[in-house]
Amino acid sequence: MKLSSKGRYGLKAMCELAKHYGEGALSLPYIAGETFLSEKYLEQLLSVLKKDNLIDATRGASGGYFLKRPPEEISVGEILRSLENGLEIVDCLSGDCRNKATCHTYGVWAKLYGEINKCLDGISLKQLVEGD
Amino acid sequence: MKLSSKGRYGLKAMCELAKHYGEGALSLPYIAGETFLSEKYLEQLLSVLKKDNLIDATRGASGGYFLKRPPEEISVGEILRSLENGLEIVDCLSGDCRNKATCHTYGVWAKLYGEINKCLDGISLKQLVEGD
DNA sequence: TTCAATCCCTATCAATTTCCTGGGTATTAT
DNA sequence: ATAATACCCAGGAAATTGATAGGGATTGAA
Repeated sequence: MKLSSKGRYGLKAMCELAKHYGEGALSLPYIAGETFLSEKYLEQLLSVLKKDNLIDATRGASGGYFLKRPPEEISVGEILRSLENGLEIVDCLSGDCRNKATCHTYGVWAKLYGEINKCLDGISLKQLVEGD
Repeated sequence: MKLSSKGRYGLKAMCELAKHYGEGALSLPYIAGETFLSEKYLEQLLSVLKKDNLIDATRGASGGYFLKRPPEEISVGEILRSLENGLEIVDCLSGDCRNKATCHTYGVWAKLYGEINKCLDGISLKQLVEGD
């Protein structure tokens, strides 16, 4: 049960954006440089985050990416759910599991899913970059 | 971030063993029938659980598998750590991450790892099969 | 108005991991 | 002896992931 590198790298990129919140947009090449990622790969991560309304971008010369909300209002949970396409630990949590009632293990997954989200939703981007 | 089917299926098999705890050994074909798994695949899962001392087996005719400890003394956490080869959500938790100190995200993974284990260690096999 | 910088879209490929199957061996109760 | 059982190891199909590539659309600024 591993987090994908999409999640790990994407969160780093979000930290970078948080560090410079309020200073205008950061270009893709700049963020790539700071995070040691290829521009092309990073681009894909940012496009997911944008689709989920966590960041926004301006095109054209001197454009770039920026957080859509202040760092204290964005939780790590939101970011990872976006990048990982949900944090459901097993499929029956997302789809409709037809035998929730009789399944011995369903309750475990549901409880764990709750704990994971609670934990991650309790950490804001701001906390992260301030090392608090 | 998904649990592998090793974890899901293996836990089901453990539930089956728990249901019949104290009644002697259950054969591989029997457990496979109850869990709807192929014997060969299930065999591999059970061998992992055995290596990690959660179950034991007797060979020869009328042999089979059985829990090494009573169901109330075996936690779901132990079982999943065995089957999943640890529940470390990112690699830097298991190996030695050389820049723990400066990494913004390390703290997130450490905290989450703790919560996951705490949650799963708090559920016993007995609770599971008794639907409690 | 042109041009360069930038974001945007989509296809593809290589590597890894996961899931599962199969064949053969060792052990033991009956 | 024989049949039922666990044990071991090898390999391969399928899915996922990580990463690269090329070209298109938009826009600020010279």
